[in-house]
Amino acid sequence: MGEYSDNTGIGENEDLDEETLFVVSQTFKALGDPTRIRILHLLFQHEYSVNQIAENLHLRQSTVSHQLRFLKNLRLVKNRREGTTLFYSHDDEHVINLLKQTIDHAFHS
Amino acid sequence: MGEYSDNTGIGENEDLDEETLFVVSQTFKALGDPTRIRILHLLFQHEYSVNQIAENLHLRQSTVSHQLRFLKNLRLVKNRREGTTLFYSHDDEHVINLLKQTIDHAFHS
DNA sequence: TTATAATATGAACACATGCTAATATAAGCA
DNA sequence: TGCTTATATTAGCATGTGTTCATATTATAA
Repeated sequence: MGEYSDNTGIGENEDLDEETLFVVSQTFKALGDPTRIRILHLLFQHEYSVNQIAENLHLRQSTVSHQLRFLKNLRLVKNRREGTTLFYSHDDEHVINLLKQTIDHAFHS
Repeated sequence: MGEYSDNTGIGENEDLDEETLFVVSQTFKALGDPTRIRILHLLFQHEYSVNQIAENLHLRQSTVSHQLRFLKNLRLVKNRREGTTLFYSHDDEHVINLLKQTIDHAFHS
């Protein structure tokens, strides 16, 4: 078999450098926790405040805040301040699409 | 903005039932480890034996075997026996595509 | 059967992860 | 200023995860 014989044009045989490997694993790790999935899934629709997320998903404020910091560090969500309230929304279309695809795939199987 | 106004047709507002949540998080968890990513990435090309994988990626035979069992439990890889040798290959196009997409995205950014 | 090669398994360990309670910070208002 | 609301942070704990060494299993061949 010849090298580089694939047809999709999507990163087939490129060697995985350390940085890419790190980014990719971090990305999937972010999506590998049920709580974070539920938060991101909620944010599919529109922005929510921290407390709104906590109420909606029956989680502690502290838990939500921690996970939002995690997601924000990876630039998967952003926020907007209004007085003392912070509204969070998603901030990475690619990752949101990964999640949508996978939910869809799991749901219809 | 009206409800259900999205254009992708991909699972927007469906409620996340426990089972879907579990499957999705398991799937991403599988892709959330550098070693498993490297193994799956190697298997993009073609099948490899356990020892071949270990040599290629500079991992212990035991480590590779453990991770392959993990991936096999999730039906992300399959194997084929030839004498005492087991050849592993990927077995989930959807997940492989997720990985390809994400590597591609991370690599060209 | 015995020996050998390839792979799988089990136990132990270090480390990472996620949640919680308590507290701190920040912004708005009386 | 002091009070309230909303969010962030810190430390601690329990659980999960990935690797390793040692050993077991499986299949083949002499």
